[in-house]
Amino acid sequence: MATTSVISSSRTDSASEKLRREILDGLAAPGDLLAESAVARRLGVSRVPVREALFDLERDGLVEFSETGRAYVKRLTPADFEELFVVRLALEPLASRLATHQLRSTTEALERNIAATQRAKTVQQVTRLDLDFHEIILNASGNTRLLKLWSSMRAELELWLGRLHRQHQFQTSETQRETIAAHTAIVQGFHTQSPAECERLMRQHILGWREWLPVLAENE
Amino acid sequence: MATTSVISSSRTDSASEKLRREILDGLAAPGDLLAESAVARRLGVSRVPVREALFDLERDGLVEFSETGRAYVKRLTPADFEELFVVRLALEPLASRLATHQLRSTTEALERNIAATQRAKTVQQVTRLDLDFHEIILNASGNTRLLKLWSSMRAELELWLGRLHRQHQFQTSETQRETIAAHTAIVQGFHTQSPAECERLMRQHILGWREWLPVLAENE
DNA sequence: GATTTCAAAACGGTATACCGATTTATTTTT
DNA sequence: AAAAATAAATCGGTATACCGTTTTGAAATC
Repeated sequence: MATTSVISSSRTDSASEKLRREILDGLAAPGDLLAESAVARRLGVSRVPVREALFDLERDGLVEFSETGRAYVKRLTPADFEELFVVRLALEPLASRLATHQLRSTTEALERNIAATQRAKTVQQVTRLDLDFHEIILNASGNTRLLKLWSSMRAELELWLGRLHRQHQFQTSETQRETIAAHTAIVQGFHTQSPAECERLMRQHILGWREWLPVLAENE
Repeated sequence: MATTSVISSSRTDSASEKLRREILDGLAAPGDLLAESAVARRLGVSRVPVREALFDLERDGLVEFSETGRAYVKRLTPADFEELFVVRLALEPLASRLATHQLRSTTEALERNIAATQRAKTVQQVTRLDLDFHEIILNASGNTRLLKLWSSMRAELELWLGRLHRQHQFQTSETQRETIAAHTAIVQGFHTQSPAECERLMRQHILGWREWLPVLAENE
């Protein structure tokens, strides 16, 4: 799920992916100007695909445009985090409940994800698998629009978590252990086959996610 | 709110608006090919802004792309309607509850909207004002992402309602009366100043919206 | 007459070029 | 030295052109 990135055929997609990586890996700092010409030169393509890639990244919340049409690496504030939290709390427990219609295949996919998380070596890998876990559930909800809305936030979530980890040097093992514990609880909820229980567990999980907020406020 | 469309300076925006109108007004039938060159000729601009406009419209759910990159006017199925219903049910009652933080200005805006709806002459105007009503609340929620997610569905909702009205020749006065009645109830909920009550009323309103589904299934 | 083959037309992806607007650097003025 | 005016560089918006691919329609084959 989502982890295996297909080799992009179009230059727009490859430009989009490269920029996405640079932003998510923190190589491009928040507020940095992403001028079409400069990026095009650097990536060895013309401005057209870069332009389209920047629009894509704006849609994903990794880039913001000024009034004069210039693209910058997205700046994030604790208020943004709070907003994402509220929206996740609205969408994910719902998706969790809906996903119980596809119990078998979903729990299997989730268990594979947890196993992969146990094998993860870096914080980045844990983060990606964490988001994959949630995406599996959104996908299993069967509601393509619910999935699309969530997907439109995914990159931004990854951006948050990435910046967080860079600032605080969390130990991989600890992040890993907490993630696995929380996700395992959710999968066990799926085994009970109760939609209401699945929904409740996901709500609890998201509520826990919010507790990062104070950590963010520190570094503001 | 949203009704007053600013004169677009860029050709991308003006192309986007013209195409949007054509699709929403039913001049372009579902499944129609929107070839870049043809559209560009017709609108008197080059392919570049048309291309970008098509991407915008895809984001808004009015256009879909084939695997080979061709753009078509979006086709809709009852399943799409059902999905939108589920998502609205997740977002709008929540927004309604959050909007109670800005009670005064919100209720005023909503009342102005209802007054405008009473003055509306066509079904199209009623539809637009109906969606504006909801957008006012999403906006008043103060959560920009919640608003953004809802906005990404707005065009598609308008598309649905437009196709519905064209197929069934609803009487404007009846649609108008029902809309005003439902919205007035919600505004009165806002006057009670109870977040829970606002949330409940909006949930009821959205649940009522779903009852169009059988009507759609007929014409499938 | 139906099916396959093939050539012409149309299409989308992208490089390049042009232009007015914005930004930045330099010079002039106070 | 600070501020204002101006010149140079850069930028984004968009038209045009080129190319490989897809689609379409006609010709050939069965």
